Amino acid sequence: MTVKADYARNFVWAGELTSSELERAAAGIVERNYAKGSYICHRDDKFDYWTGVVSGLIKLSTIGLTGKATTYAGVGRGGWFGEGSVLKGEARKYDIVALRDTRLAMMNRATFVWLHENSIGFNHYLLRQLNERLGQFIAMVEHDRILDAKARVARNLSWLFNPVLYPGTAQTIEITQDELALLAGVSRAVTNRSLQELQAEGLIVVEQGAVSVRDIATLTRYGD
DNA sequence: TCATTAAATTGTT
DNA sequence: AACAATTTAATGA
Repeated sequence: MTVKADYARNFVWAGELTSSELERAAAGIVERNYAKGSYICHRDDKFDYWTGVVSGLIKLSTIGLTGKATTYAGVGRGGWFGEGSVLKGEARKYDIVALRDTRLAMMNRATFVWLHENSIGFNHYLLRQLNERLGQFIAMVEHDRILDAKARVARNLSWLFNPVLYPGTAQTIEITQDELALLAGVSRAVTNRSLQELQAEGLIVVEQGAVSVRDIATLTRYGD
């Protein structure tokens, strides 16, 4: 199979590009593997790539002066991030950490800017992504102070299921409770209990090494 | 294909 | 953090 077809199958935005645009995009992408637990980029690093998750799982987070970690978002297979930093040419404002062995696709800045300036389909995707992410951040700011552990778990789960950002994602995502605990910033025990309660409420179905979502809408607004 | 073992994950304290 | 129970993966007969 060609690299082009590979991207078209795995990445939503690739499906919105013309054939020649996709060819140009593929030429500007390199892939790289990261081991579980390793840092892909530290805060304030210059990391001039628009980055997608080919396989694995990562989180975007910062560690405050008190040592408490705040996760901004988890990104699973098919998710892309960093458009803000690339567009503005800024250093990253967060750490990027691989929660499990992860393969990333990294598009260089020149290619990203070219797509932004030339591809209508690409901009449609970008706009959707920015809008959706804005909604997530607003919800996070709005509720951060009162979110209990269960709501944090629910919210982090909903990120990974977002049907707008990851339309290809099935109803089931492969994530262990251990990984979800790292994302939500709570203990594994609390994650386990939260998942059982969410399951009892009919929002999800807990499986071995995976979670199925039955009610994404309620899950996203959990804690409201 | 089945049985055994190792490793991973879950549920509980 | 530690422990037991359960599930999955890997191996080889």
